[in-house]
Amino acid sequence: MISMRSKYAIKALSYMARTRDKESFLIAEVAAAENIPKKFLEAILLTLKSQGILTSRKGPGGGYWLARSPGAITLGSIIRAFEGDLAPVPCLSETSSGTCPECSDAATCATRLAMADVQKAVSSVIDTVTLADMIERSEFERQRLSQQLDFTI
Amino acid sequence: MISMRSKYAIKALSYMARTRDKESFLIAEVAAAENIPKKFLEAILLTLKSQGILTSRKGPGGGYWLARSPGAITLGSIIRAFEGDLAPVPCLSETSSGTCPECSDAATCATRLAMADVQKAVSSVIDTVTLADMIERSEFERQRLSQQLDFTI
DNA sequence: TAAAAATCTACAAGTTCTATAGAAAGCATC
DNA sequence: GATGCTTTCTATAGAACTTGTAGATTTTTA
Repeated sequence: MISMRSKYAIKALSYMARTRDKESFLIAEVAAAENIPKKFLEAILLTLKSQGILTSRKGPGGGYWLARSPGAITLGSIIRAFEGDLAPVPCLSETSSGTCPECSDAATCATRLAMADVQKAVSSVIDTVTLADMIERSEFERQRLSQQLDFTI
Repeated sequence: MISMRSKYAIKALSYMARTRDKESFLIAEVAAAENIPKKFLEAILLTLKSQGILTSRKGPGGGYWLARSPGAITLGSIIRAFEGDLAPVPCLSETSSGTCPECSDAATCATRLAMADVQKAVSSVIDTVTLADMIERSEFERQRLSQQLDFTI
């Protein structure tokens, strides 16, 4: 399960990516548009900024905007900003200790060997799909369903 | 991250699968052999029993044993016994509510569409590999490393 | 200087995870 | 049928994490 943080982040970034005519976005605006608790979104956008996904400026006329194009922002970079490196076991994590306290031999650990495959499988999906891909797919799905609806009616 | 529960479960089951000469195993024995808190392991084995992975008998001469052969126990069935159905978002879960409270249209939700791919990628790994596969791979790795060590020395 | 907007610090309720303690129930053997 | 072995059940407790909220502070523009 990814956290609400990650989901809110994806929604906020999708909103910004979809609304290309605007130069910058207020926290309050994004919060209202995507139905995200404003104070919670504050912290989320701050994290996204620290990860180089968003840029911001204070003061009147300020706000947040995408630091890169939607096609250059992977789903993985968003999720990892909040979930860490998504290691299924500590010994597969680069950021943390890197060892499982209960494990005597990581090199031959059956769990670790199998989980490494899981980690790779997840990465191969989330590091490939971009914000632009996700929006395009959602839009495609929306049109497909509305056409289906037309035929049904 | 999978929980300690899942890791302990895998260790306990691996121990039983590796030790084929024994008919049944005491909780205390498995706990000592794999360095798992005994009282914690109690609850874990109980869960594995409820999932049809273990069988047990009380009283003298009793204990736990594998309900199926190691080749017929998938890693997925073990992990799911403790982590639920591993849905990356609530709307992809079969067991729980099945809806994300913050989502207005699940059918076209960009997050859901992408996460469904993640879920499928994870499942394709963990539902394929069995306890027997894991043990074999670990053993293979152990021998490979010991050979490497021979050459080094 | 005043207003706008992001940023920082602190906190709080709820949930989950890891584990422990002690009692109860079922089984085999003497 | 008593005794001891072993699983099973119930209750609890601390720690960590998640999801928010509140209020003060800093930066920027006009």
